[in-house]
Amino acid sequence: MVVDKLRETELDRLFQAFADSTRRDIVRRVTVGEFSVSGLAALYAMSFAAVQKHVAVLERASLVTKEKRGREQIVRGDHDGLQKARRLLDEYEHIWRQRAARMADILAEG
Amino acid sequence: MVVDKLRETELDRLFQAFADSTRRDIVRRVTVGEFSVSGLAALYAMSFAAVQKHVAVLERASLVTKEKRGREQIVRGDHDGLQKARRLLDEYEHIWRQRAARMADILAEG
DNA sequence: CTTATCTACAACCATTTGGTTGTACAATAA
DNA sequence: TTATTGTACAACCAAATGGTTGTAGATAAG
Repeated sequence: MVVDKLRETELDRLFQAFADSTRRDIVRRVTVGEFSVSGLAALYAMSFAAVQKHVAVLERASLVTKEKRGREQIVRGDHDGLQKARRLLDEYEHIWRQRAARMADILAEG
Repeated sequence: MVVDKLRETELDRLFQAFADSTRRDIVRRVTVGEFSVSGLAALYAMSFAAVQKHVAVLERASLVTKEKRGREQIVRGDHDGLQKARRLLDEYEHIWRQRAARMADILAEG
């Protein structure tokens, strides 16, 4: 089978990135507006370094990008990761609907 | 704020459950057909107990259900978890589109 | 120049995760 | 009845995760 190992680890990272409420909140915020890493850090009851790590996780998952501006690092939402995650769940939804259709057919035949 | 702690841990579990390729594969399989836990275990290069744990993770995330049939435990796909995950990502997509629309407005004004 | 701010990164720690083996028990098959 | 099969669960282990503090380097402000 081999199932495309690269894409699999990409998806691992994506969903892992979503699996934390602080990171989900960061994604929402940086999609709406502009935040530096320290600007984000000010929002949560944890250290700067902890937030920095969360941002790094999101970056590896293509859910945010960072861009240096002066001494600050501006974090912005990246549509790429979100799209990929949605695509996978849509795939699952499709499989589900096919199954539902098959079951309807069986009932109609019966 | 308080952001509904219950729903947040629910989402933590959901995305954590998706963050493993074996578990994603199990979800696909049990959505299409019927599998016992040992039937699933036969598919992967890991112990029965490991697969059993994966199924437990999926069950806690409302992505599968188990039903006892004789001495077997039948695993089936559960649409509930999938729907919730999709709903969250759709929310994010919506936020993204609003942002895009805002940016278009600004360009139109300017 | 000196000080304050923003970031990066290492080292450390506790807990969780993803795997293992082993034991026990219920249900089926011989 | 006895053996086999399917499951559950505990105990254990290595690695990853989510947090901390501390140090150091750029950049901006006084």
